[in-house]
Amino acid sequence: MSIKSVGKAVEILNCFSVQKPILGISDISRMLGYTKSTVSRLLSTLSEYHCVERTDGYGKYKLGYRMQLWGTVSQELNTLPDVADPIMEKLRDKCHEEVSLYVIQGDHRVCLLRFESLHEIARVGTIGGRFPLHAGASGRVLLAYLPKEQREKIMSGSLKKFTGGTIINAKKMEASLAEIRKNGYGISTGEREAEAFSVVAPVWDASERVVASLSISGPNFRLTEDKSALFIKSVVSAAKEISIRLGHV
Amino acid sequence: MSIKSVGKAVEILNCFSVQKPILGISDISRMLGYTKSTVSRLLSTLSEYHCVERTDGYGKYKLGYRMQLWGTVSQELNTLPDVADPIMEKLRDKCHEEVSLYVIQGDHRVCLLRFESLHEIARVGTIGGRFPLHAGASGRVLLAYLPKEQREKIMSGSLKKFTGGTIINAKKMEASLAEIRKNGYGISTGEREAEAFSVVAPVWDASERVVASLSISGPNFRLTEDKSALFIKSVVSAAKEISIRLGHV
DNA sequence: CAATATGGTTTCACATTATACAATACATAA
DNA sequence: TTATGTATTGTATAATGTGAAACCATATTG
Repeated sequence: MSIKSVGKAVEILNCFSVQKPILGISDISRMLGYTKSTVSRLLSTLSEYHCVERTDGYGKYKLGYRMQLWGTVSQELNTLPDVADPIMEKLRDKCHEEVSLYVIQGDHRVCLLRFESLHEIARVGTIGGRFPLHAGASGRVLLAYLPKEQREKIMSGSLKKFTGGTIINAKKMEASLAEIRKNGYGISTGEREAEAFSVVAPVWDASERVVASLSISGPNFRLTEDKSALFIKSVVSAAKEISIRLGHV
Repeated sequence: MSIKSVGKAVEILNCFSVQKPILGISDISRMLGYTKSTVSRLLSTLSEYHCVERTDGYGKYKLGYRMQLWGTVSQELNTLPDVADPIMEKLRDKCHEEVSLYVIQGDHRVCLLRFESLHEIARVGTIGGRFPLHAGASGRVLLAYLPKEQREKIMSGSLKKFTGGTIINAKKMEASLAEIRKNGYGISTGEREAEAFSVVAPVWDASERVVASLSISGPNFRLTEDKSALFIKSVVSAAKEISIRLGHV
């Protein structure tokens, strides 16, 4: 049997969001349907522990600094690989294709974590592999969310052509990156390896930065139309789950 | 009247720290003196709301991702200037001297916030003033906690001599920075301005970085021995308070 | 200016509900 | 096997959180 007042306290804290960071007792009372007296007592309890504070000294409430301390402690344990690992395994089991996680290192991307395809026919990449950022959706998703100047610096170097599909034109590249930002995911077929596709979504951290890209990849012939829809949906939602667990709101 | 079970829940969450991020029910029961059944039920309530999670799937407990979400929301409001402002005012009122907050901008420091001295005789600086990092303790404290390579890059330029006391020798500089790191504060007298002292402590954020330096400064003749001790104690504790409210643990 | 609304706090009697203690269950070690 | 350290479940009792209404304090309105 769960403890009701603790649940209510948590729900009160959940009312605060980036969009609505400051709330009064009546606001919360309306949002949750609890009586004002209940909300008042819970809030004053929470404020004793610095979980909430009043703006100025009197007035409405906002989350207190205790929340940040907890957040910091929690972040120490919920590092990218720890958080991503189980979610990636679930994703692989659902989609049966290779699932990889890439991060930026210098001006390249490296594979931090990978679960292998469950199919017989599969290209097996290795963890730690270094690839350029411009070729393949896994790289381009990382590129897409970099600050503009950093992006341009990387793209100012010569873009190596891996296959006929590799984008090496700066204008086309910017268009592709803009599309990724608009859709929230990227797809590539045969850009770095001629016969391979990947479907890729960004992973965000607590400070609103893209820290990794999560990809499903496999041989082109298995990327049918309905599979494509499934992969997009799955990889986007898995990337979102990882992001949330890293503190992204 | 504060709600006891909520208080207990908070205290349970407070048991988790960077040093001890993973705890079992018996651990917590011993730490707080609550019976195991109480702790068990509170923890399972908290885990329903993802405030705590079990390591792996069964086993001990750690803080859950909800804590990071709250931390993120809270950080949005508790920005450096907002947090520092009231604490700096209190510090000025206690010490009567000018209190300033500096942050790094490029390879300089700029004054982000300032409260003026309460004395008749005072040098009044302006908010937004840009100064080099090597001259004066306010700059050197910022310098001391930079990554080594960045530090060296800045110091490789020619160090302008403002007064006879300005440190321009690289070896002496490194020794001074090491001392700041050891003590947790820095003092300078007549380095940038011949007649002025400053006593300075670093301000940390949630990700263990020094984001600002907090200083008390005034004319040399007022820096008596007992005043000096008071200023050190006060500025260090004020900087710590700001740091905590920024999520530093 | 009184009248009215809105937001927050406090009081109090009552019944919900969290608690301690014990019992149970489940590991792992000796 | 027994012994030790875990976590969970059951229950009677007493603590304690609850809602409704009263109470303040500020705005807002006519």
